[in-house]
Amino acid sequence: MADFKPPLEQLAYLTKGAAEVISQEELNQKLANSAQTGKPLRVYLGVDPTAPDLHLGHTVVLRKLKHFQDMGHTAIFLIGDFSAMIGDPTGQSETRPPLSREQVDANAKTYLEQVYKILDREKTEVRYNSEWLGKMSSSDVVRLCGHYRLARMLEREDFRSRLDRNLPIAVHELLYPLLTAYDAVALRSDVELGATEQKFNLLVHRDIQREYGLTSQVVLTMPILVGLDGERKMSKSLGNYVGITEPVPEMFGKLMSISDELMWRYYTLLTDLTAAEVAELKDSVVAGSTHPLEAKKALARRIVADFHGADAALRAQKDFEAQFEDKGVPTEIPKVVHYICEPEKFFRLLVKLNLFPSNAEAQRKIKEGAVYMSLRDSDPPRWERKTNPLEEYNALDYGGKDVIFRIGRRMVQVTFVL
RNA sequence: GGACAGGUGGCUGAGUGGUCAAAAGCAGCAGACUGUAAAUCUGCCGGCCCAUGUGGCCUACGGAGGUUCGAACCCUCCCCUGUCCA
Repeated sequence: MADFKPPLEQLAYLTKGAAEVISQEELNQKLANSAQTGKPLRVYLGVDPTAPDLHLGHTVVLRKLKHFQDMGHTAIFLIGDFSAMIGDPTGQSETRPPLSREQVDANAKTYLEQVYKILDREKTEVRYNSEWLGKMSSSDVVRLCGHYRLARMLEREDFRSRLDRNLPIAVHELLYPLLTAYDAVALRSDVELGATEQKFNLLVHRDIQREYGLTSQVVLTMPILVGLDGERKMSKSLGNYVGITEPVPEMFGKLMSISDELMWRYYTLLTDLTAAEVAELKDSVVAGSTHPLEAKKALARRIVADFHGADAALRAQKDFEAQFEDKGVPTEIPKVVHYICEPEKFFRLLVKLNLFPSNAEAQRKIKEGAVYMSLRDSDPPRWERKTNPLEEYNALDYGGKDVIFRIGRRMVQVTFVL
């Protein structure tokens, strides 16, 4: 078991991209101990199975867990099926409707499927906190509560600001950090990972472990990933996200649209490259020996490869280049079959093809010159700009032929059938 | 329980009787420029119909009624949100 890398080397890899390590010395110490004894560290990440779909933002901390796994430590993926019923009071001060058992189970299942795209399925210890929290008696809970002070609890920013603004705080919300702290006790964890917004909870966990006579875990927090807009945190509701189950071309395209500046943060938080490797690449771009576009393609390819495999990623890049650099048509585009009836107005055709949500929108966009078409056969495509929405479009002329419509970056191949 | 303030398009937010499908900003879509970058600039941004016009119609300013030739705007009731008092 003495196959651990030297603690210092591990430390560099494990703390790459981290927002904060509490504390660095303790982590050092734990790594050194483990290297000496050959005992892997127990590292865990707890999640609430509240939303079923993961996006890249969620993978930041997951990837950090993987890094520990890479270094030979024990990665524990904890599903907070019990604590999800309370809901972490962080974030929106909305009281969450409690999730049903079925919802939690379903979410947990899809979660895990996605999680294994990053973590090694064989080496991951999956736990549910209902295992121990579900068994606690009232007196256990009272005892647990006795280990913490209200004043400390109220130091938490969310509670404080709600108190200041006269917003309600339900008493059970106070229980969330305490119950999840018991997870750390039950797991006898050496390290817990979390996003920066989890810091308060993670610190409570440390305290409670000590109260139960254990050595406090090290807390390692990761920054919140900025979304595609480069400003706000990545979130589904803001629409600036990349879902990890998204289709390959979608994913690749979205990643290519980020700003150059943002690219470095993504390199740090979304790849396994070491800090030194990222710095080297950045220097090379700054020095002009690597084109930023190439660096970005490499980034997109790496990330896509993590979720869809290297081959798919390479194809995505090829398609991307064909489409945007050579103004061509990617090999994979949506295809539609359209049955020809009477000749009809051009805009109506496009609405029928689902290229526009309404007649009004279709007419507007056509007038704006947003619509191009080309025969599939011509290579390279000869794009013809269609600007008259009222033109009688006689699809009969295209019977049996494939036509491609392009609006912005969307493309659809239409087969006209008599 | 009481006293105020407020609820407007995806969001923020102007509008207090006709000229309002509703200012402005953000987001979004498209175009130019590019490296599908970013930034910038331009246009669009409820729907349907007629076919191209300062065109017709429908839906829309929390909900339901009412006043009026005419209501986002005035009145009544209701619902919701916030502030203060108890």
